[in-house]
Amino acid sequence: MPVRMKDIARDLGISVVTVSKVLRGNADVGEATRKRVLKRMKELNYQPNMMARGLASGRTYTVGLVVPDLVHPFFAEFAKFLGGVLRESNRALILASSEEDPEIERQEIRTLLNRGVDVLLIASCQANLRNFYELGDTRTPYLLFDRNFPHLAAPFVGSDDIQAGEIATRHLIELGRCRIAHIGGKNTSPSRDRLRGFRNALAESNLAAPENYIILRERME
Amino acid sequence: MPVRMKDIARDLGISVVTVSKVLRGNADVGEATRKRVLKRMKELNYQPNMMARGLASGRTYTVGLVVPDLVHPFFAEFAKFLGGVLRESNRALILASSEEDPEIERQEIRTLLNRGVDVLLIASCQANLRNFYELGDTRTPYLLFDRNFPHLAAPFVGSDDIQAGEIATRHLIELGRCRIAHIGGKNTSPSRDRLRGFRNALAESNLAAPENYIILRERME
DNA sequence: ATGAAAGCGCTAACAC
DNA sequence: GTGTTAGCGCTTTCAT
Repeated sequence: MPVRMKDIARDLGISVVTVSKVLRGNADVGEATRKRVLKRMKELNYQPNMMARGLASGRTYTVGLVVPDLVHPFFAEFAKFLGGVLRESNRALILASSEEDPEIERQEIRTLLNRGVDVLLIASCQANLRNFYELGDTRTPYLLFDRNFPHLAAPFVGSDDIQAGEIATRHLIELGRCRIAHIGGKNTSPSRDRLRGFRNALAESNLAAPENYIILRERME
Repeated sequence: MPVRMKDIARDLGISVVTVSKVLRGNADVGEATRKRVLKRMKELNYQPNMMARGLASGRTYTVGLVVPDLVHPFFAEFAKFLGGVLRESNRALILASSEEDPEIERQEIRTLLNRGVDVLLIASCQANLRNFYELGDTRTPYLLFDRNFPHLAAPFVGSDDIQAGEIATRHLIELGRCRIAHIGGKNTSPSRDRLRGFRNALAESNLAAPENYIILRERME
């Protein structure tokens, strides 16, 4: 049986509220009481029930992260790093992988919302905006990363892939190459933007970009 | 504002209990009522609040997984697969990485327990048993995988690494090699067992295993 | 077949 | 500084 605040309160002859205040570092508790509570918590190895806390307060100290592929080192590293940062601020990371499948992505987003994460980070595998409008949850803030939807008014964190494409292509042009090909990826914002950068750079130098020099894994709309 | 059972019950003029029963597939609900409830749930896109459910029922339909390294393809693949299986049975996976650090492992285990996972799967980075005795949580079942503690009476799933070591070594012996070295890993059960298999196989064939042919990343106890 | 009552462990608003 | 009251959204038990 796990220890509850009630147990500590009973042992010390004080109210549950005071115990709760001590736990949360609330200022209006007497120094003596605070000490006694902390001592008893240690003795009993008290661990707060996060579900109860979440239900009562509406906050869970939890961040949800949805990535398209956990096995991809980019996302795995990202998750690892984020997990570390959150751990240091006493928050937990709940990780979900969409396996590059929009339907799974939808389910995972749902799951995380139902679990009450405080905020959601998503590297979406969607080509359109469906999943976000469908969230139907207006209280949980979310943040896009790596993959953007330009028309969606959501915060985004990621690289400037247009510039990345331009830089790489310009580099080849400066080396004197004039038949430059582009091997692209799926229909996601990084892929699209890099292709656009590629085209920009070629255009700058009045070079042609023959369509058969552009290989894509998926049709870009 | 998310939709609650209360909203559905009010709309239909029935009680919250009945709505709850329908959601959980409880048999004792009239067919007509069930249909109405399901219809309304769809219309309102009802999503159960898992924290409330967990608090009331003691079950969360959640499995916790602690791995030593998320970036390692073995664990990433494992997590991915497990996540898929669980998703199909309407359960969620909460993933945590210990970064091969026993202290972080302890924290992550705590976090998962406090969040009320129904069961815990652990590939421990510990060399001893401390973390498990310290769990102090007797209600949550746990399962070790990949890395075992032979003296701990906990269920374990993983390969027979002694045999793996034997097979590899025997193979080299059969090829006629007689100076065989072992490059081992950290002080974890797979590393220890493979080394033991290596020694077994050499002994079988009366071959020596000079200590300077055995390279280890950590001292084995 | 349906619902009333009680409670899960905790927090928030306000009283004292 | 401390406690009281109320409630988070759901499940459980037990009437009816």
